[in-house]
Amino acid sequence: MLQLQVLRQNAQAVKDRLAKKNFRETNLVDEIIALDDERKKLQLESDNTQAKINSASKEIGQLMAKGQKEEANKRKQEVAAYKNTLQPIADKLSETEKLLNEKLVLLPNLPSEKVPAGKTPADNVVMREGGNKPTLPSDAVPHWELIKKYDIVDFETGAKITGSGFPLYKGKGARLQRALIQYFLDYNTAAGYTEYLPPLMVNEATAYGTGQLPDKEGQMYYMQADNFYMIPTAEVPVTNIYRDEILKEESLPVKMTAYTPCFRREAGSFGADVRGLNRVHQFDKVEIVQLVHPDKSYDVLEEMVSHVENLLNTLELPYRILKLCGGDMSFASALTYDFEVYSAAQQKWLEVSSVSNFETFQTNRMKIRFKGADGKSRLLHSLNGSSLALPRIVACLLENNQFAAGIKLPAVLHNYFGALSIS
RNA sequence: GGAGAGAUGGCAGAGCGGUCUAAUGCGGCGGUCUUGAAAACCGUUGACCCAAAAGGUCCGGGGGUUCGAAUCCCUCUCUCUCCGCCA
Repeated sequence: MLQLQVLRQNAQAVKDRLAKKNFRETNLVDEIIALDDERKKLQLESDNTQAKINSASKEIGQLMAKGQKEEANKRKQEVAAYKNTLQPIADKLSETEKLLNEKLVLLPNLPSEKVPAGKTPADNVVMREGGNKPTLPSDAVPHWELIKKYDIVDFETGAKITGSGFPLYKGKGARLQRALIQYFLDYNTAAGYTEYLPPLMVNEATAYGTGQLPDKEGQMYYMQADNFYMIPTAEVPVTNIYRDEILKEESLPVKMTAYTPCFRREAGSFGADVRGLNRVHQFDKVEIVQLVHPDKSYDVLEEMVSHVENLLNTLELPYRILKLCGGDMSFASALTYDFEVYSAAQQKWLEVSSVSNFETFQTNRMKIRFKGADGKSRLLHSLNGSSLALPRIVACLLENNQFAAGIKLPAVLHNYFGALSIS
């Protein structure tokens, strides 16, 4: 959620930046400012009336103590009159506040200066590539055939148990998931991230905090009986750890990592792009989240990018890093880098991580603040990224490292997996 | 699931209808003393709305009673104790 004061300070600049994100309803900005003016006016009226009620009530107490009942009764009538005028003001005030909030949450975050212009994924800017694309044998096959050959993921049985898009990992496939999770968490904690294992279902307030509600309701699985949502990413419960808190400046930066399964309904997705592990309803992911001083967030963003990049390097996978253009960025982000790995048999780039700076967009909703040296509270900046999402990493590992007798695994996984290869 | 108790400032904890602008203790910050520190003593110490002042709001959330609510009533959420069930 954008800060009102930012809109008020320079409405035109806000509109220009929203346009960069392909956001067309810029008249919302003016509507919001008008509503805020209205709100202030009503607030003042309400405060003044309330002040009169308060002082009259105090007098009544004093008059009663002195036994001056008649005078007290006169005051009571005055208060009753004030309350009659207060009621409609208070109603209008809360109505205005509600409307203001409803409109405010419709505005996406402002893209940072560094965001390239553009409308579609084709306009994203490739920052750099790393790793080597392998030369595959002529009989190389995509991962959905490899998983059958080695019997490590069973989609049919997953569909029997739950439904399509719920993979059942088996034997070495299950072991590989565990090895990757363990390795990623070790890698993150070695870099100073504190490990968490959060709840996998969240309440409404939490889903609202990171921006899944009110808009993206349909993307989450919903438990009607208890009004809980299955998390689409660990970002949701982990960032909410500090909701409504004011941190001490010396406790910054807050660095957190968590492994969780992620649940996504992704209604309407089908076709070749979703074959095999490319897109599923339940998948494993290790996430990193940071809460940092506003002056440092863009340095931290770069630091997180190289953190993820180094992790991909150790997996010996070919990758590229994209800076997303305005039109392809998420609603909440101010600047996003996507990581893609090259899946050699599909001859496709697959997104495995997205690292973003949200600036104050999330922390404003969640009221995550810190107290500066001047004693004033300010909003922190929040950032997060995948480190990493598993299914597409697995797809890529399988496809790129296939040879006649099996799948070679990168050295860094040997101990975690307990073998050099899958056969 | 059943019965009971509770939710107050960073923490502990008093207040149970009108100087609550919330006692007191701890912690934090500043000072006196000290070479420095500790101890002792003195002072200070939350958040939010408003450009600011004035003013207002906030004692788990929401609603109500009352001229007036931290205090009384209803409701929801959460915590604790006991019982039941359970990996």
